[in-house]
Amino acid sequence: MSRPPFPSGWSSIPLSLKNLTLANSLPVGQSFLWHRHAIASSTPGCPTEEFSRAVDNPPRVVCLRQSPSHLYYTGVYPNEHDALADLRRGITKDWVNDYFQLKAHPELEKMYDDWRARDPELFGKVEVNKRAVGVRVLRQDPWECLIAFITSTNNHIPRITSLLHRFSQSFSPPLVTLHNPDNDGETTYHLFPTPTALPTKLEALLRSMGFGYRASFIESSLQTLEEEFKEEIEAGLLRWRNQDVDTVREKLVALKGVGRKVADCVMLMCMDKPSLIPIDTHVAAIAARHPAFPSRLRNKPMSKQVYDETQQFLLDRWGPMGGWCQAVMFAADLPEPKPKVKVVKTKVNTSVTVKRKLEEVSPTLNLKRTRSATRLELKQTRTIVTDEVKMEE
DNA sequence: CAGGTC
DNA sequence: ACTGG
Repeated sequence: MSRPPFPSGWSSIPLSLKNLTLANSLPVGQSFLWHRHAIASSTPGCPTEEFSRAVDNPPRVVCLRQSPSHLYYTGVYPNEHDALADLRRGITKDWVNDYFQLKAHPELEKMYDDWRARDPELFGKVEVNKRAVGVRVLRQDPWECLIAFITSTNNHIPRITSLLHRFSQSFSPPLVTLHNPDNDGETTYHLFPTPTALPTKLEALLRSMGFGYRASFIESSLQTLEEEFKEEIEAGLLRWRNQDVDTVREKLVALKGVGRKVADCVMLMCMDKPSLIPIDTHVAAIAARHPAFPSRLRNKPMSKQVYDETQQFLLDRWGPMGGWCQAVMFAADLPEPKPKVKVVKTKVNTSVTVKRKLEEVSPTLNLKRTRSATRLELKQTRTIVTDEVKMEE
């Protein structure tokens, strides 16, 4: 089957990059299941890349593109009937407005003005980064978001991404297969699995899939949610949007694998709690850069006390939309995504020299020194790049 | 060592 | 304590 099976047709919304930049909002550690492809035959002034993912109610693939003046969207359906219904009722249009919170928070630039005035020290300095432009907090599905952030603990973003894709492919049937817009192969899309689609003996399966100790957290949390909501977990979690922060936090933290940080992430990103500032190692480091950051909190290991005080410090700086400001700061501080180039390395023996020098400085090498020496050696070989070759498109 | 948690 | 980008 080739693209497009049953597209609802491309539509557009006038929208500036300052109000939303897809590339700065979708792949920055809040949502993990978007596919990203370059567009093969793009002309100047037109979109250069496409983001796409499976979305439910009704099941389809939502594709997004962006130019400096417009956001383009379409739903691609496995059957014609639903595609026509989308066109008639504007289903994907409504979904885009809800997901990016364009109606609830239409003026992102006004928020930036506010944060700049409140916190010239931190925000004012970070916002000049082009990766800080148009960062929006997404309004995500609570069930998916919960599983995603239980999975996130002690994991890199690329690894969280691959685990969640594996999760979707394993427990949700293929929805539709589309040719990639870069003309490089095709992608089979899967909805995020519903709780009822998950098998018994989930923990063992998740462990074999690479979830590690988070496997038991997910199985336990699922069981707890089944006891509370029976077959209606997703609808039950959606209802938490209407309750206050302290009530919801209590319920979230009661789940295995959900502590303060994960609970704050879930509430910020899918429960309409825009003031919440999740404190991870990254945000803690950002806070520590502020001249007014209390010295007694500097270089302290994370604890409930340090968490609360750091969060309060940032809330005082960033105000009632503090969680959104945090999203900007976090996105701008992320390492640049790896460019798709094949790096041809020539290994030169300078690494040996470096290692020997270290040994000379400290003849009694303990384990830690050996490890740092290895890392230094790796860095040294990586800097010697003789050629870069663009990957075949 | 990673958007921490048990 | 799991595990690999």
